[in-house]
Amino acid sequence: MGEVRESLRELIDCGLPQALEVMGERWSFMILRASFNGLKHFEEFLTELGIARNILSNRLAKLVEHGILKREPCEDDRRKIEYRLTEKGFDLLPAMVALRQWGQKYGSEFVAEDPVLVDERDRLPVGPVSMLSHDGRILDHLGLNLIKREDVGKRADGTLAQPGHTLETGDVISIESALKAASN
Amino acid sequence: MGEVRESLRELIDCGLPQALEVMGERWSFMILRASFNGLKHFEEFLTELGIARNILSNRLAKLVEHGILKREPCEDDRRKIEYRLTEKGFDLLPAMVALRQWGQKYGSEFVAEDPVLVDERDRLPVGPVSMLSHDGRILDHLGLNLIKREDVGKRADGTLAQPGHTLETGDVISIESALKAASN
DNA sequence: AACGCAACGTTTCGATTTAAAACCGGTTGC
DNA sequence: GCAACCGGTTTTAAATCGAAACGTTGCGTT
Repeated sequence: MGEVRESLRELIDCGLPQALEVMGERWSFMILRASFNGLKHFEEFLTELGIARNILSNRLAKLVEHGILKREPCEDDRRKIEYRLTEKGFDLLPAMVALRQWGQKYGSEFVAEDPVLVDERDRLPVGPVSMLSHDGRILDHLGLNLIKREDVGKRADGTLAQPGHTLETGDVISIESALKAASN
Repeated sequence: MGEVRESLRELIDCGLPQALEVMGERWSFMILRASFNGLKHFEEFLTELGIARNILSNRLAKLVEHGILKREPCEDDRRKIEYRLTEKGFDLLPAMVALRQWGQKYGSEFVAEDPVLVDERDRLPVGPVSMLSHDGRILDHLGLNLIKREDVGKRADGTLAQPGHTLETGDVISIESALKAASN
């Protein structure tokens, strides 16, 4: 049972509480989505989301405070203020899209979503947000494991695995595409 | 007014609100994480998470109600009840891991996380949760676009893109791995 | 059977958060 | 100048959260 207690404390020491501090609050994800959808102004969020005025004000301030949105006065109309996603905000996209896909998969209603999130290049819908191994296999929960830090890389057969190429944006990740790319 | 209602409906008609209905509440993600970490019993969650008794009771009931956890009496001690993740619950993993990675990336403190989430096969840490194109490229927000449903597949040059192989768990997604697999 | 205790959950009540509506102060267009 | 607009604050009521006490059922011991 000692090890259980050990792992208990570790539960708190991960990025999740950090993330939830901002994004765990009601409306945060909806504002993020609206923002990604191109909404920029206070009144737009207000009417589109159906959120209370004071809450919206509070959330926007908090999102700006955490560097997820940036707040800048509008050039052409100085009454207006623009709220735009920062890089840090864009980095929340995988989480948001994953949540959305989950909701869509299990949602009670079939919603033919529109607008659709597509790959810029061929304008085809994006695939499911995925967890990848270091060498690029798609993992599900059966392919995952939670181990002590010191045991990282120690395989069952005793051999030591070596980390490979670090995946980056634009990497090709399907056999077909890889072969095509290689034959060029 | 008609157009406002139009776009309002569009914002709401996606999986996000569905997902947020359960997972948007405080503690839901923390419970999910604890659950994935192997915790099963009421008192375990209670002491590990530091959540109030009534709230925990309420959340567990709600998670069960939504089919994310299943509630079954313990065999060897009928006072106890086991809360375990369902398939639907496991499907939330990409979202949870994505959130966690984001929190870790931008969190104020460097937390050498332990336990570590690794690939079952080689016990090396998983890569970043990623958005993939239909043919397996890793996309970031610059490679994404939000378009009308009717414009799906219509590229700028007028040619029509065809959907390719649908990605599945276990698919190889890096050039190196793909070539190695193909040469075997 | 009787006792104490463990596991899970509910109730109660005060504190915090959320929401609806009114109000406020710059800015713009006329 | 002045009405309308935009972003934001205040006020007040409702919903939610949290700590602690209380209930219920099952276990283990005597």
